[in-house]
Amino acid sequence: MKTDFNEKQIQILRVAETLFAEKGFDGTSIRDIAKEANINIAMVSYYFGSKEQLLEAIILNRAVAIKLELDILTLEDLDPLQKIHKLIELYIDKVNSNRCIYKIMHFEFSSSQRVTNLQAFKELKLGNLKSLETIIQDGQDKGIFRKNIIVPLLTTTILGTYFHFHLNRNFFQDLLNLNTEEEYNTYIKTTLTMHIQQTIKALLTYES
Amino acid sequence: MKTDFNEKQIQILRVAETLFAEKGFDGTSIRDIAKEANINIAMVSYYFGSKEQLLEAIILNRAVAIKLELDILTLEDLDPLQKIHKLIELYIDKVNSNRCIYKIMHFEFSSSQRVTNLQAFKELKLGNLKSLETIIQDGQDKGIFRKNIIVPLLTTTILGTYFHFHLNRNFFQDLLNLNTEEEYNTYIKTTLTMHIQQTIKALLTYES
Amino acid sequence: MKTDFNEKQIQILRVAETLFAEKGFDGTSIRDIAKEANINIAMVSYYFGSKEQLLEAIILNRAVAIKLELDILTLEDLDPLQKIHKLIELYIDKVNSNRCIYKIMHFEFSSSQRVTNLQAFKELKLGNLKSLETIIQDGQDKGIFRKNIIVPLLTTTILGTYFHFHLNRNFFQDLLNLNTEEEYNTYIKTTLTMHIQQTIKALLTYES
Amino acid sequence: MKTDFNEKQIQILRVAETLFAEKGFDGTSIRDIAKEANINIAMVSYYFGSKEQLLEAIILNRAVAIKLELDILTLEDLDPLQKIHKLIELYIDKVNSNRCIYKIMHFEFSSSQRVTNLQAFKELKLGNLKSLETIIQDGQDKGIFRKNIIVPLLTTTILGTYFHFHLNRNFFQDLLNLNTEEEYNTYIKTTLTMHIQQTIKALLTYES
DNA sequence: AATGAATGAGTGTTCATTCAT
DNA sequence: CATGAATGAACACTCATTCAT
Repeated sequence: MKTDFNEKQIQILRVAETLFAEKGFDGTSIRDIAKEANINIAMVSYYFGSKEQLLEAIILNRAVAIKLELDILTLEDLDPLQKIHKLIELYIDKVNSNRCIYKIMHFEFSSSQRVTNLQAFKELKLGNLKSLETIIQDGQDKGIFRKNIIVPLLTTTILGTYFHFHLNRNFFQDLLNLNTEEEYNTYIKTTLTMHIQQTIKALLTYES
Repeated sequence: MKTDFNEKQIQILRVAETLFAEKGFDGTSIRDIAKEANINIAMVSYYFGSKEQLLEAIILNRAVAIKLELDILTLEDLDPLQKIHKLIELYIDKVNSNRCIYKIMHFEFSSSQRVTNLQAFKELKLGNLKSLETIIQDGQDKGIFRKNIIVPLLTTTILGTYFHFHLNRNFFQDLLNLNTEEEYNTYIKTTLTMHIQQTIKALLTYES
Repeated sequence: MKTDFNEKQIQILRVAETLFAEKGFDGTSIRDIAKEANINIAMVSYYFGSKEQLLEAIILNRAVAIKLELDILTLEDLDPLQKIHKLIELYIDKVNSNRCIYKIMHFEFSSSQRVTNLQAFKELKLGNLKSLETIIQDGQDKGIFRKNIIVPLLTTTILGTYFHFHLNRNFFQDLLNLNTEEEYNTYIKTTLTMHIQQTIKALLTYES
Repeated sequence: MKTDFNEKQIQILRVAETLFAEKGFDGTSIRDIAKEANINIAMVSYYFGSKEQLLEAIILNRAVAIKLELDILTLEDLDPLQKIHKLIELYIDKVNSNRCIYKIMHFEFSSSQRVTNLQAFKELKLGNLKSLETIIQDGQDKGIFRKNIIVPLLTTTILGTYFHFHLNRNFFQDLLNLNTEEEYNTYIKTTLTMHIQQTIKALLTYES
């Protein structure tokens, strides 16, 4: 597994990531990438073997970004609820900062078509799940969180809310008057994040 | 605007809908559709004009399925919370029953690429929003729901949770041991729906 | 050889003739003809057998128009030069009135591609040649015309001048300020016809 | 504007020129060209962008051939009539040597269909007209040519005679027993050219 | 007698990839 | 090591024609 890329390779990865996120894998041609990245058409196949392998390389290159570092967080001296809030903030911020790669992963790997590196994606999800589970367990032990929490559905709600918002970006920018990229990002970092935190907090602590 | 299709046209629409949902619009060729639907390649252009227009026809054909009928619901003699629960159940059931078309609409219209019928999609979302707003307002007036609810983010959480779950279907089927289509559907109709209902209820009624 | 066409057939022939003249045989599709003539696409094949046979039918339908009636002319009591002048006038007028069919014949039968009915076309040319030869011979016998006239090249000059003018119609309309269809036709009937008459007269009577 | 073509590109240009002249632009498929030129079907689009652009390239490549150099001629120390004779000879020889491209230009640009490079074609015609006008004027000033010459119709007769002869090549080869390409070309260079020269001379000097 | 439905062959073009240099 | 040239396969689409009714 190669991890050190030269300047041109990084340039290709960067451009391809953007285009794949924008127009999808099938909607993006190697010519599009080559033109945008100002490199020869043959370079993609030469460097990465194939278009499919380029996609893999993009994922691998972003592996670090994808790996949500929750390990440190769990060790921090915070109460479970604060940890959850912190975690959500970190999740959303991380995913939002790496929109492209996450969008690609959702678009291209949700279908049974693209099988490549599904395993890595799965392990990532499992890891995240594990981290969250630990915090939840801790909160339950301390009597702060209620029982009967289905942790996988928690992450689903957290990420689902973010992704659905971003997938309907145009709609929401229009509706909520978020006219610039900055305003949009600020809304995610403040209002949307708070909404998710509030939602999860309510769900975890609510007595039915 | 044509709405009556013959048997073969319906066959094409059905196959194309499945394939578009599975492999995306760009990832599906007219040849794929023709082969799967056992029709001549020329038929798609013959019947629908073009591949793009076929997509439009799919949307239009499913227009009824897409239009979530919430009007009657709001008139029913239920308290606001019951209405919300009913609404979520109806939402999820409807969307889940028409997965393909919803997946297509999310995938193909989220990118700025595909512009067709975006307006119809937008109006649908606005309509849904309005219905929900009415119920929330009612609940707030009755003192059941708390103030400061951002309705658009509510629907985002509802649908986002469902879509993220379905988008990661393989992962969750594995994780939750949902080995058949039936088990998967049952899980959505029971556990997932309940999770979402619980989440929204907590969010609406929780006193921070 | 069918010669009696019904109303719809005539409609097709008329439209096809115009379109073939305008956009060429290969540049015109049966769909174009069907749309313009407001008939079913199958009608062309049904009535005429094939697109190629439609072309034949067009030629045959115009057979009368194509056959330049010079027989009567040669019998008229005119001196050879007057006869030539009359003949040129008649030639140009006839050809100009049936531009479409002549343009088609020139375009489609000049290439070795389209062999159909070449014979009919050839006989027509031979007939015209013969008529002219008779008049020339008469003029030479009477000492009015000079010897050493190559009759085939005479007709070539007569028709070639007209066709080259009409083929470059746009250019000449611009150059000579012939802004309407009428002005263009008038120019052909007067100035162009006179130019050709003068040319042929000079050639026939000029003593080198 | 590219002017330097490699061997394969020239091969394509050559073959396409012949086929376009033979069967027309619409009647010639890229596959025809590829087969004849022994190149891959994709090469045409690869080298020239499109079929239409290939046509443009053909025109551009023959630009030199199309530009009839008459400037030097007008400066030569000849009397006007000799100049005209020389000019006709040069015209016919040039056009005949580049039959294909001239036929293409006449066929494809006479219809309103093909608009490309019409301007260049028009300017060429205007240039030729100007050159001829200068000579005619000179001859009129010297009292050799008669007044009332419509120069545009002169060129029409010159080129029209040639084109009509060539368009009916098969007919004339049969009629005049010109069994080989060589015999045909010789006839054009001698008899046909002389006929045109004689015609124009008669027209210019004839006293009615 | 007339036609809507249907089709296989063909259209120009773009695709990801290969290869000689 | 890097790349311009080249290619076969596939693309969406249109063609003239056929055929059941």
